[in-house]
Amino acid sequence: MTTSTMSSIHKHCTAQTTISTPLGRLLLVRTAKGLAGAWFDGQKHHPGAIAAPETSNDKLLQRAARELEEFFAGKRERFEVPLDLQGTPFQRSVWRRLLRIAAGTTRSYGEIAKEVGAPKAVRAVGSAVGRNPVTVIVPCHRVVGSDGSLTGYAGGLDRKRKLLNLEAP
Amino acid sequence: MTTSTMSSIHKHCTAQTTISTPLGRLLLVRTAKGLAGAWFDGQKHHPGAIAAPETSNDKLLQRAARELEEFFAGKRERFEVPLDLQGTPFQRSVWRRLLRIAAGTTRSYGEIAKEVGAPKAVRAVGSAVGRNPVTVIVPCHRVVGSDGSLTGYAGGLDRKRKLLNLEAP
DNA sequence: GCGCACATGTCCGAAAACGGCGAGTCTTTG
DNA sequence: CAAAGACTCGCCGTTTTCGGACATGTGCGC
Repeated sequence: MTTSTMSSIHKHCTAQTTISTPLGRLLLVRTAKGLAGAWFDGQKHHPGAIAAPETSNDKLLQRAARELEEFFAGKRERFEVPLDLQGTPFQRSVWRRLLRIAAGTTRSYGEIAKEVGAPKAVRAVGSAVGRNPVTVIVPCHRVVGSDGSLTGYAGGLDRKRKLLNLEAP
Repeated sequence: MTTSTMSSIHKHCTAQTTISTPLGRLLLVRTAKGLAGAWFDGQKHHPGAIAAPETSNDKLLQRAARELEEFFAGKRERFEVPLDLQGTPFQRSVWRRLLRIAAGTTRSYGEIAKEVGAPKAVRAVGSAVGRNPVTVIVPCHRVVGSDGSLTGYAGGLDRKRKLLNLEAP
């Protein structure tokens, strides 16, 4: 478990806080530029301990928390808090594409692959989606298998199911 | 969602029309070679929507319609419109055999099985008969159980009864 | 650099399920 | 006693389902 993927998040983050949601506790981390991380407790690729001051007074983190609260209450479909997604160019192009999937709809890994201009990089897309640093807000849960099956989710398939259920039209 | 068995009918058909008969509306479909399909509304294995122009001017379809009209009026026992039966070799051998059953007579599934050289393929014959693509004209309704019982009919046993009644000597 | 692990998708073959049956028992009735 | 059901089981082509083997691009750790 000590893989310590070292996503470079550790370096630039300036503040962190933990909120609670219907799906469990969620760690929020920010950099100078925006929200950089959101992980459920025990979720895959969780960065572990972050060397940044914990605070409940950070404006941007407060905003993220509020939007998430509204989202889980069913009163919000799009997030507006500024993001600072850190990753390889390929990953960022995938994550950007995820942001354009409307709530209540889904895409397959293959479709995302086509949309980022690498039609055959399906598994790579899967990897990238799995490394999504800002769960829920970057809606990686809206990506499913080409046959509609829920193939995986860093936070556990149960959370994925519930998220999709929450957004179901 | 619509597993669409794709009977390959969809590919080659060139025209379609719907006529009305004493037994309900009948969809007629043709290919370049001949009449390829005839299904009652809501009948089992109905191909659903066909991607071919609807027309009431097609010579071959008109001829089929006329012969059917004569048949239902009791003025015709044999059909002469050219057929284009699409199916597996086994199915086609069964359907060809059906064409030789004279109106007013019946055969059992077992007899057909013998006649096509597969004496033990009784249930397979049943399946093939049930998939008959050109109902009425290919007289699958003249096949009954070995004890004379009307075992089944894609268009409903009621239609089968009426057809046999109409042909009764 | 190199190799390996993946939140995939597609294809292909094997295996099982599914019928518009029929013949052979076994019961149940008139 | 027949004779008519109820049931079981073997039969076979077709359809559907299932599982394993590919191809394949990226990231990460070494």
